[in-house]
Amino acid sequence: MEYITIKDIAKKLNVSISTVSRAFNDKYDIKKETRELVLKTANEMGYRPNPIAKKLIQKRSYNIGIVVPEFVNSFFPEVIIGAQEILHQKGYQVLVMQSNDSWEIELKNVETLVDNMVDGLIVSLSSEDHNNKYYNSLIKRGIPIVFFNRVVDEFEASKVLFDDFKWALFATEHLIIQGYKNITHIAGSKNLTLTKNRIKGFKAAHRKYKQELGSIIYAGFTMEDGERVALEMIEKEKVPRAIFAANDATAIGAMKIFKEHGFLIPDDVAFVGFSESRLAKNVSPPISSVEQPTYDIGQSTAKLLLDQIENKGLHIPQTLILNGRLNIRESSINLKKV
Amino acid sequence: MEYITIKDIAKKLNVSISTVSRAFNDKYDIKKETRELVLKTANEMGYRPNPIAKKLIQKRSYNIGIVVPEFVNSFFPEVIIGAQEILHQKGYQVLVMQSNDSWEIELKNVETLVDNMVDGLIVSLSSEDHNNKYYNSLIKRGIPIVFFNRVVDEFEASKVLFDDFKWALFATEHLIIQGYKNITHIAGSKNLTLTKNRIKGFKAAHRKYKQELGSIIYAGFTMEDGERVALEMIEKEKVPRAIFAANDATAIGAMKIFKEHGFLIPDDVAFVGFSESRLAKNVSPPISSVEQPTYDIGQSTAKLLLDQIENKGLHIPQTLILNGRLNIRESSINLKKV
DNA sequence: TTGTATGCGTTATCAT
DNA sequence: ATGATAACGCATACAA
Repeated sequence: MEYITIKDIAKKLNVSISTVSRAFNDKYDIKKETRELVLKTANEMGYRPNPIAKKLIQKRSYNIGIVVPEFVNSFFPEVIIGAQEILHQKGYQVLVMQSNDSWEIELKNVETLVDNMVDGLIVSLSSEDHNNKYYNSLIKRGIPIVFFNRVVDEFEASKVLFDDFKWALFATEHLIIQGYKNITHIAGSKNLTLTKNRIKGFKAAHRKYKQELGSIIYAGFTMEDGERVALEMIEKEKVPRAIFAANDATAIGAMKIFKEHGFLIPDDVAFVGFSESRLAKNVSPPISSVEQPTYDIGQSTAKLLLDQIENKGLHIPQTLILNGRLNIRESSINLKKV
Repeated sequence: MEYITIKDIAKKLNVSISTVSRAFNDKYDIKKETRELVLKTANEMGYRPNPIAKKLIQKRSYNIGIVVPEFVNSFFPEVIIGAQEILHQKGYQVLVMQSNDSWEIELKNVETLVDNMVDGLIVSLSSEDHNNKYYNSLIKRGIPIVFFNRVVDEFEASKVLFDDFKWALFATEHLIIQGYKNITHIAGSKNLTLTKNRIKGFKAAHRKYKQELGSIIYAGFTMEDGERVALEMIEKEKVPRAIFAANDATAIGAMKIFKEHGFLIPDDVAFVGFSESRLAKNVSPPISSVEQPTYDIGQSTAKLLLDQIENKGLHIPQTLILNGRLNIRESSINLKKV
């Protein structure tokens, strides 16, 4: 692979490389004609500026790195698309890396991105076990970074969040109002703030209605996690009247197992999920779910990052909390209610 | 952001930068002790080699770029995860870019990746309208590249494919054997080879059973596309007895509309989808679907790419055609069949 | 075994 | 308005 460089163009036109360079960088200290001539012949020669060299000297890339724990569920892809839209408008390219929910890979991903001098980072954590010192050092080094969805409170960086407490409360409240007692919460990964907040909301709803608190089971975010938990409930004969799940995927997995074992939804076990995946509307019965504004989350994250990049010193970290809504469907409606 | 360089280490240890450089590059022309000393102090100083500078001089990055048209459906994410697994093992980092099914963005993505000197590319095309000359020039320049899923026949590059013809034939055959006449094919984007091949398979099945060919409707790959097409069918009173859809998403979208209009699945309209999305098992009724080996596709693609990178001159482009299977579920089973 | 010097492709700082 | 030259951080051919 041979690359054409400004040197080649300079040679061909009998000018200096600085003249060629100037032609590309829109400075005014160059004659219009020479500029156009350079641009024209560069184009003819198939010249492409080498961003690597540019990065080396300028220490910036017009690339933005996005790191997410996974992208099999539609939540993260939708966020990414939202962010991408804003960033493309401003001339940034978006590089995506996924960590498979592994902190080790996440670290490598972020380091790769930073080493490659992305102008900024958008990150959703794989877990909150080991990250703190590392991310704090990144922030201290002045690397623009915005966290979303899965965050750690202490980070002095901008964050885009969803009000997990509030919406977990609403979701649980909905189940309580439907008349269900004995509600179980299938929670996500133990070490995430969002998991803690959803649990808090779950508890708060019970307090509000002076209802006895049901059990809380830590599972994860996959369909298989839901299936596993449901099987355990059936085996231990501890099947609750209603389930508030951390996730549509876990809800659907659990629901599937219950159906296979002859339970009726919602007549025997009612369900509310979280995240409004594309599955929610289409499973049987359609499942109630808390809808997060994925696209907005992406856009807001990108905007905060751009602000931080463009106003380096002046930027003050902000935390944005976006609103959602509860889509109520068949899986949670109590028809036998008096 | 101040970076620590080999210069700093050299100064601190009173050695030359080449000694420091050598310490990191595992050549034998350095004394063990100095090497260890350098490594140790480098570590203490928090030194991180600058991959940008390395790329500039070595013209390689140990990065692999993956470009896909979208990643909202689970097909592409699963492929990416498969590829990533192989590539990580060999020390490569994976950069993902998505084109939103736009050729313009796809081009920018690939250029960004190439300009950043990825060692190789894995690409699934957004469409086949404009790409040909560009990709051919890339291939001619010797940039390792493997295409999968959505390809153009003429490219002289390795490809990992699914036998769309065969499996479209099987899927259609299944519907015919169930006794359905008047089968419609909801096809994907018109200009894709996979669309053409699935149509061919659809037709071939009809020929094989000497059954009159039903209609073929070009739609797309989203749930909304399916909904739109179904609505049209109902409005024009041209509802077929069975539908073979290009995609689970379109199938599910269409199915939803039919159900809303009082049609029974499969009693009034039967369905077979494609791609075995995570939805297939969980919608109501569960939908029959052609399952593609997503994970394998990713792994095979990565392996072909690595072979190409490691045996530059010697590599011969190959086309791998992977096998799938038809998961038969309630949506297509004809109970009234004699 | 180590140091010196050159170059990768650019931009930036001087001159001219 | 243009040219010469020094960086950017690293690897490497050559010299010592």
